[in-house]
Amino acid sequence: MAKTSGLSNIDFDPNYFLIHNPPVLNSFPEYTPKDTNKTMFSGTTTTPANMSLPSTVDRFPVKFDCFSDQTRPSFLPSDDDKRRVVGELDFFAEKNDKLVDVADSMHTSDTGLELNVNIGLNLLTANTRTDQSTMEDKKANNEVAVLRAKLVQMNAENERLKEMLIQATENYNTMKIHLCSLMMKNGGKAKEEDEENKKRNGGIIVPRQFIDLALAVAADADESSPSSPEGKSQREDSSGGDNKVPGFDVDQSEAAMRKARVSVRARSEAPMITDGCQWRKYGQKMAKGNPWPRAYYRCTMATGCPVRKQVQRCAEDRTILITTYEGNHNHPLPPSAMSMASTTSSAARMLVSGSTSSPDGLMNSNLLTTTLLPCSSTMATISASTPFPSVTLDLTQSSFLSPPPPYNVANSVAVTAALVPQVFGQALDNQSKFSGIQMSKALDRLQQGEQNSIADTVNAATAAIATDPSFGAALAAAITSIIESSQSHPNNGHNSNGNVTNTSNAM
DNA sequence: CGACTTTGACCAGCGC
DNA sequence: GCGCTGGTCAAAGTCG
Repeated sequence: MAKTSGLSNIDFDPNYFLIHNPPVLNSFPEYTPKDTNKTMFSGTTTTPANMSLPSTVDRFPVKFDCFSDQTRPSFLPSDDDKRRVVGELDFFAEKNDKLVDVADSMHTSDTGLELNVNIGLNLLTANTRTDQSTMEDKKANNEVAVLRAKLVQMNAENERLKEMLIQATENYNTMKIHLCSLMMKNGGKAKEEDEENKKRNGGIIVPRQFIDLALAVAADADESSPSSPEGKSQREDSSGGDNKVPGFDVDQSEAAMRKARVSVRARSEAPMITDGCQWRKYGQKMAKGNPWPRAYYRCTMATGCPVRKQVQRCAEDRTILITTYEGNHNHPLPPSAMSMASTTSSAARMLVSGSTSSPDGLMNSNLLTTTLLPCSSTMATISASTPFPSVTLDLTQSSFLSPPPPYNVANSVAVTAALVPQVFGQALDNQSKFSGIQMSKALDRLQQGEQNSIADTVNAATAAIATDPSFGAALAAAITSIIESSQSHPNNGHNSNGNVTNTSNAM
């Protein structure tokens, strides 16, 4: 994770603003002249403590308090005041205790801000029209000043958030470049270095599904060297098993593709997600460390189709269905099955080749996007397992807060929340028909990590895409563009430490 | 009756 | 060598 010097935790951690409510985004729309006092007060108190605000803003809470005094006898105990203020301040963030304290101290302070307090008292005790109009003028002036200050503050904060977003994007690009270099380094090795590669892969603690293909490719390059238990199916495929497609001549990369694994995490109560393909269950086992059985399916849409999938519920959260696709279909797919069933080749090919310049690159990008559609409930994660580091597109709130175990690994790069706005932003540029406001709101809620709204958010996004297929294509193009640009600009971003784990973990 | 599911058996790799 | 584990097979059962 690249460092940003001189900034607070919020600045340091790009995820912070995704997990905690960005004050600007939240507070600004709330403002209406009617509840000027309350909103402004809230806006002020949600400002990060490290931000230097204009003096007008600093005084503002006291001003608010003065208006409160209009409706509240001054002899009321201060504790009562505190309770009221806290209650109102609690409207936004949970981590503004310090700010609340500051506000309270300002409220009860008798120094520094006393002038404004006295003004408020004068307002209470003023009887003449002249005094009232004067105070109203002052009040209006103060409001204008405060509004301006808030505008400046919000602009500054938006700039800051923009920089954070750019920073996160750069970090992602850096990681991507780093991984690409590793891919080229590893992929360009000749057979004699295969053993070394296997050793290197074996030394990295990665989930089995990520290890699998790496070892599968190694085994493809050198079939005489057994790799892992998971390499067994690969051996079957390449050694003329019953799944081998006659005449299916493949090179090494395509052999890797054939063994590519795409893991899809979906929140679903159904025993299996609907992906449009026909599957026949051929086995079920109890996997170690998971109370839920793992079911094995093979594609029956064509004889000899090598595609298989495993379906298992997440051990930690039984509502999450983990479906792992393996292999490449050897038959045309119905439109309803195109998305999910072909994700194996689309997502994996992109990673295996290190770019999307595969022959079906465009289709792949579309598939990658439309893969979101079949599981309209709350599609969570799509990850492609390749011989090399994987890419994860994660739209779950839980993933924003704490990445699911399979992806919190050294060799994965996550296209996470920080990138999602960029992706959608590009897509919006490409496809202006889509409602930017709608997506913006959805993203806002996503970033706030609202437990209850996450499903609605994803549903809204999914519905929006579903109702506008061209946006799906645009989104796919955006994702492709981002990934490609990150690869075509090796100098984009600073390879400070090249620590993949950090970024991955942070995301 | 065909397609599909269930389930115990089998096989192979791996670690001890 | 043995036990564990993941993956697959195939016979039996089920369903439409």
